Formats: sequence, structure tokens, C-alpha cells
Amino acid sequence: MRTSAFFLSTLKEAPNEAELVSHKLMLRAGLISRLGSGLYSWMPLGLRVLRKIEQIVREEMNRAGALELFLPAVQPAELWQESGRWDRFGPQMLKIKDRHERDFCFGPTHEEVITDIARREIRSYRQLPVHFYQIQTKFRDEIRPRFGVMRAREFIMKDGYSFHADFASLEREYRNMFETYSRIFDRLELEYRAVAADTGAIGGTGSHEFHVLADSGEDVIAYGVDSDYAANVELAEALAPATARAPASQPMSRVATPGQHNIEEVSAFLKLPAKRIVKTLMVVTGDGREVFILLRGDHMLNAVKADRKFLLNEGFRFATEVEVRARLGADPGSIGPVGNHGLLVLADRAVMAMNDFACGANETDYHLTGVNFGRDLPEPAETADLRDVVEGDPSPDGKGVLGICRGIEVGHIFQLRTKYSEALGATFLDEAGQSRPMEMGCYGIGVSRIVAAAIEQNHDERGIVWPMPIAPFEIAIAPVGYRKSPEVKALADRLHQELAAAGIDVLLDDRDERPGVMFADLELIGIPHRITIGERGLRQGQVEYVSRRTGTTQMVEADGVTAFAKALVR
RNA sequence: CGGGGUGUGACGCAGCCUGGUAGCGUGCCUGCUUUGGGAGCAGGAUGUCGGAGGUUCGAAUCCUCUCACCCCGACCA
Repeated sequence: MRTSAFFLSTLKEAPNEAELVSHKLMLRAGLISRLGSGLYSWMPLGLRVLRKIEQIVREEMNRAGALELFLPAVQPAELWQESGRWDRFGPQMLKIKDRHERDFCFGPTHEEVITDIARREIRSYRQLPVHFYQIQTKFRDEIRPRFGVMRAREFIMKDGYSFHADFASLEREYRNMFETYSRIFDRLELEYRAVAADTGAIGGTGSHEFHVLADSGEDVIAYGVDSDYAANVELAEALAPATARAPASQPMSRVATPGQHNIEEVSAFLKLPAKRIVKTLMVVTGDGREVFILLRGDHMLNAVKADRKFLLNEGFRFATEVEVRARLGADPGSIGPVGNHGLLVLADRAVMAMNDFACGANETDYHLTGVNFGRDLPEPAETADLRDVVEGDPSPDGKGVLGICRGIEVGHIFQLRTKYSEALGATFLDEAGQSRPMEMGCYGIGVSRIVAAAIEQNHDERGIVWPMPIAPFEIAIAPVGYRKSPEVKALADRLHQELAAAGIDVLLDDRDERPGVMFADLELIGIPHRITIGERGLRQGQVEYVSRRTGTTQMVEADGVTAFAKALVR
């Protein structure tokens, strides 16, 4: 490809709508163009990247035995009413009406449609298992679209759905997909982790998210520093402390802590590390009971875990300041579990190992120090894992400690079991002639999001640094003086022709721009390899090679440059 | 949804407070010179100042409404 025949539209300055580095670079490099909030046009350069990702996904899905099909983007309401999700999916679903005032939605996902196909097409266990997938545009009316294609409303997703006669078969396919996804992200050359995930509202027994690791990621992941363990931080278990509680060694005393309201302030004021302070949270359960939750000062409440604890009472909320004062007669910053407060006390397991700790005195601007369970207050009524894990916690798999990092979710695999097949009546006849609902799995990959995630992970101050498998062009040829020097032009043209003939994605910058302009553009758009051809080097019979990622340069014999360039790509 | 902010040429911005009919940098077009890291000179094109209404002799500027976009927000304890 020649730049004169292509369409490059680079910007020196990023439009101010962009916050995230990948978003800025995608706009500056001309990969995408914004049409509306959460709506992006894919420009030719960006589309080349998108297509390469799609192709890798497609190849690996096919290799894994899944069958590609293509489902309608617009779906009738009836199907969603049947599954019960028409109302429950919420405002994320874009609902539309046709000319007959019939309800449709622009598909946010395709479980209903695929299950409808399965119930029409599959009658016998002999047809199972089967796995259908598609690469489709979805629309989810996000509360707050942001970060460009990272959290867009319209986006491209690979979604696959498998159907099985029994759970064992589903589990096999689940493992198959786990491996397939790993292969896909390996091939994309992204740094990623498969993390155990909460199955959430979708239900089912097993679920893994695949995260591209990046500091800007929206999700927080706990991973084993010395093992394969990885889990969403909401899900990672904080193990009970291994050491027993030390005996009390200090008397309990009441100290004035004027104006010190949060753990940080109290810690600094009392010159006591946060891990020696008990954080007391007053919450109200769904059935109206007020409860104390105790956490170590340096720990954070995990709402998912606490919610599970209160499940029978339909969740919980934090008590308001008014409620706290009415109940305890103290400001929220000075409350604690000691005294005749009458509240149920629920403690995180880490708290159980604490002795001689500090906590609020239930008197505004006062705290207690040297507090001990058993002596100064009763043991908590209940203990549980209620906190987020932190860096350095023991890994739940017993191997070493946990690290914390951020990730961008680019893939998710679920064991759906029979949730949809039952709702929609997707049944089959087993060997015994019995009608049974099919076991289902579902497997998604955020194709368009991967473009942004790849950039988050691969960029520098000059621009994008594409991993080779998804680079829009693999090699750039930058001729200096293309229009002036016949020798330069001749070699550039020949190299371009020979590489293109070899099936290499090569971009010849024939714009006759100044070198600085060419170099800056080629670096911004992130082409992995650049060969610069100029009169200067040609006099020595040489051209210059530069690696985008490492920046290392190398002089190459002009005669052998085609072979050299081919070797780079292979 | 709540809070905050911004809309002025393709991109980044100034002008608004204190009304007088729009400016800067980059980019774009033409010509000449230049050509190994975002060139120089000369000439040039491009703006319903987000939209509607109002105040005024006069509105980018003041007022009202509206639309779009961006950012922040779900543990002070």
C-alpha cells in the first residue's frame, strides 16, 4: 500500500474529548472518528487492526470446533419477554419500534436468539454438542460511555454459545474455550490473565474473565505472585489470619481525638498504624436491623461479600449520619463496638487477631486505645470474610502471596447451565427418550475493546507500538527524497513491490514529506518496522532499519534488504 | 440520575467580565526555496461564534430556554 493511495489522517494535538491515552492515540492516529457519544466510525487504518483481531479470533474459534453464523442485530421483543429479560435487562437495552409499533431491541447480546435457534433446530442428543459463534455489532446504552471504544455504546463482540446434553460435556467445552481464549490472547501478543469471576446475575457455576493488564483498567485483579491464581478482587477470598490473637497487654483508656474522623487522621493523631485500629461501620440490613461491621483499619469493606452475608435480609446500606447519632449519640467518625450499644457485631476475620487496638468511643471526638475482646467487649457475634484482599495477603490457593493489578476485561466465559434453555424451552430427547433442557455455555470477546486495550498496553510518548499480529501495516518504507532521487525511488518501489508480493502488509510513504513528518506519522500509527531509504545511505549501498518498539537502528545492505525485511515479519 | 465544566474554521485555544459584527497557533490550498526528525518565505481559502428566543440602535459577549459533549460521583466511620 502506498500512502498516496491510502487515507492517513493524523493529528498533532488530541481532541480534548479524549482522556485515556488509548483514546487520544486512536483519534490522533486516525483509527476512529467520533460520531456521537459512544459511537465511533472505524477509519481504514483502524479497520485493518480490527479485521486482524477478528481473523485471529475466527481462526482459533474454528480450530476449536465452533461454527460461525451470523444473527440479526435487531431482535423482536417477544423473545426477550419470554426469557423475562425484556424488563429486567434495564435501560442498557435500546428499545425500538417498527412502523407497526411493534417492539424490538438492538441486541445487547444474543442468548435469546441463539436459544431460539437451538430449540427450533436441535431435537436429539445426536445433534449435541454444538457451538455457534458470531462476530457482531452490539448496542448497550451505557450510563456513561467513555474512553472511546473502550466503553462505547456500539461495539463489536465475538459471542459464542454452546449446547450440551449433559454438564460433563459443557465442562469439557468450557475448558476447551479456556484454552482457546488463552491461545487467542497469546497470538494477539497481549499480556493477560484469566481470572476467576463472579457469575453475578447471569448465574451458573463457572466463570472466568480474561483481562489485559493495564494500569488504566477499570477492574482490579488479585493474582498469585507465585502461582496461576487470579480473581476479581471482589471475589478473592481473604484468608483467616494464621496467627492467633496475642493476649491483652494494655489497659483500655479513653483519649481525646478532637476533629479526627477517619482512620488516616486517627492513625496519625494517635501515632498508631492503621492496622492497630478497628474501623467500625454501622449498616442497616434490608429488614431494618442496625449492625456493626468491624474491619481492620487498613482494610476495605467488600460489599459483594457483605451482601452475601446479608442475603437473607435483602442486602444492606450504610447508616446515615442521623441514624448513627440517634443510635449511638456520637458522630460517625467516633463510633466503636465497645459499650452497651445493643447492636449485632459482625467482624472480619482479620479483626479477630487484633489485641490492644484502638477504636471509636461512641462519644464525639474520643477514641479508646488498648481495647481487647473478651475483656473490654464481648467477642463478635459472628465473623466472616468481609474485606477486599490487599497486596501481600496470602494467596487463597496456599501458594505464596497476592499481588494487585488492574485489568481491562476483554473476554468472559460462562457456564450458563439451563437458565435460558429452560426459560425458552430449548429441550432435546436423550438416549432414554426423555425430554431435557440443554446445558449451555456462553463465551464473549470484546473485539473492538481489544484495539484500545492493546494500545493501553503498548504505547510510548511518540504513539502506538502495535504488537506485530495486529499492526495495520507490518513494515513501513520511508524514502527520503522520493521525488528527487531516482535511486531512492527505484529501491523504495522495488522493496515495496517485493514485500507486497510476498504477502507482507507494507506501507510505502510516497508523500514526499520531509523526513521528520514521515517518521512522526509512522511512529504515531505504530508500524513495528521501518526501513528508511535515503541518498546518504545509498551512497554506501545501505539503508536504515528502525524497530518501533526498541528504537534500535541498524544499517542494512541495500541489496539484501528484501530478504532482511521478510525475515522481520516471519 | 446528581454535581461540575465546555461548546468560537479541521485540531488546540484567545476574545465574553466592561456589547460596536471575530483573532492566534497548528493544519489546509498555490508558488518558490528546502529535504535523515513535525522546514522557510510569499500569497490564499475556510467560522450560521452549538441551537432557539429575548434585551438593545447594535449580541460571540447580557438574560431565558434548549441541545450536544466532557469530567466527577455509589466506605468520613
